[in-house]
Amino acid sequence: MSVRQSLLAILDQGPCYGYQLRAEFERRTGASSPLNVGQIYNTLERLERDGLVAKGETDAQGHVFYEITQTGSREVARWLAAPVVRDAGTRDELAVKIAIGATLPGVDVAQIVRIQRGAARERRDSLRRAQPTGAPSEGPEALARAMMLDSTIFAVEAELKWLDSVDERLARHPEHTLTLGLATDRPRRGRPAQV
Amino acid sequence: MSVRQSLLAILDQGPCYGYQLRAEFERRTGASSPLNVGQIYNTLERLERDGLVAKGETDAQGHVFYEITQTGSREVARWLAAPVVRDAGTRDELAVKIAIGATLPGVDVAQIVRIQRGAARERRDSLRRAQPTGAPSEGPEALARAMMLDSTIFAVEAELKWLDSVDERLARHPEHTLTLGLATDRPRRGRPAQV
DNA sequence: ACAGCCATGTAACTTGTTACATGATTTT
DNA sequence: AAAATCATGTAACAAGTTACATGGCTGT
Repeated sequence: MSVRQSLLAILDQGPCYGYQLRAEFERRTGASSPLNVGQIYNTLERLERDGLVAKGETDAQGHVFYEITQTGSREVARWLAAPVVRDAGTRDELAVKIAIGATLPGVDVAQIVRIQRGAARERRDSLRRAQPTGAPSEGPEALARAMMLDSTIFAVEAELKWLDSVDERLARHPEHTLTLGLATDRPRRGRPAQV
Repeated sequence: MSVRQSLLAILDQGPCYGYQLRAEFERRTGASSPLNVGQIYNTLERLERDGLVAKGETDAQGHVFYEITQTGSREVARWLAAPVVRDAGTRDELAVKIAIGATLPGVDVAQIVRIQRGAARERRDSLRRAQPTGAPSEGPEALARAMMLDSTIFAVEAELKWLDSVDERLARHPEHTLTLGLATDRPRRGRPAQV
């Protein structure tokens, strides 16, 4: 719901055509990873299907402009006013992986943690080193890029802190594996699957 | 790629049937949000389609067991050996939202940040308060749950830190809005979309 | 002429997710 | 008898993502 809403918010500023939207999205978010143009057109189709944008005029150069609808504008306002919730739905891939790995007999969780920590440290250092090359170092674009970079760096640092805490927990709690079982209180049916 | 790989890793321990897989996944990850059973069967179908598991025997009680294949086992080993990469692809929804919001004229970014901070603080506090009710407070299950909880808490704390840093950056850099433009060096085609 | 970017679009596919249908068994 | 849980499955959809086809225009 990130690209979709972002494009809609940009369209709330005025009609745009596909390629333009990609450029706007990228300069406003620091262009971390280039957005595949195809996705723009897909998203526009879906936004149109949902009544949030409408296909507008085509100019002399053949640019197909899309404009936001009233419903779309309301949706943008709603998006901006409501906090991003990361409640139930969001399962963190790393956390799930470590949790699962920790419960599997024969799996060296500590090793998994070490590997992840190594990768995270490298990533953190390379992010810290990240000096904008070619891109402007001042102005709104630079601000956006800096904020996006900070976000990633803080996330990696949190990941590293968490990995340390996992090590501590594992040290304090050496028996953490689980064998297959029905995991219900009273296995009425089935057999206790092979152990 | 979290549920899919997790189920595969569990199946690497021995054959399981659908309902059992859900129970295993939940007790191993602390059952933050209950996993819809339908997803298990979907995932099993897809894993079978991809040659990673095979439909095995059906026991007297009618339980349909799935077993992992050699390819599947190799995939599990690969998954556990490789770090989770959060490189290019992963766009953080909050960061994108704030970055976009900051560049939109007429949008009060500071207000967005305030709202998000409030929600994040509430969430952090409620997570800290989270005492496992009913669930065991010892053993592997408790460990898994604690690790998953830590992960979420660290993530929220990082979010709060980032929100503070955003405020600082905005204070130091009051002009951060961008109007629509082609954003290309030389707009050969099209007009400078309405400003 | 040719490489490369601008530009639009289509088709396919991935994972996650929910809603629903169906029936057996078990508890109340 | 009714409600709840166990159990399997199907159908549909969301959002992201990629690959590809097609052309126009531009710079070398």
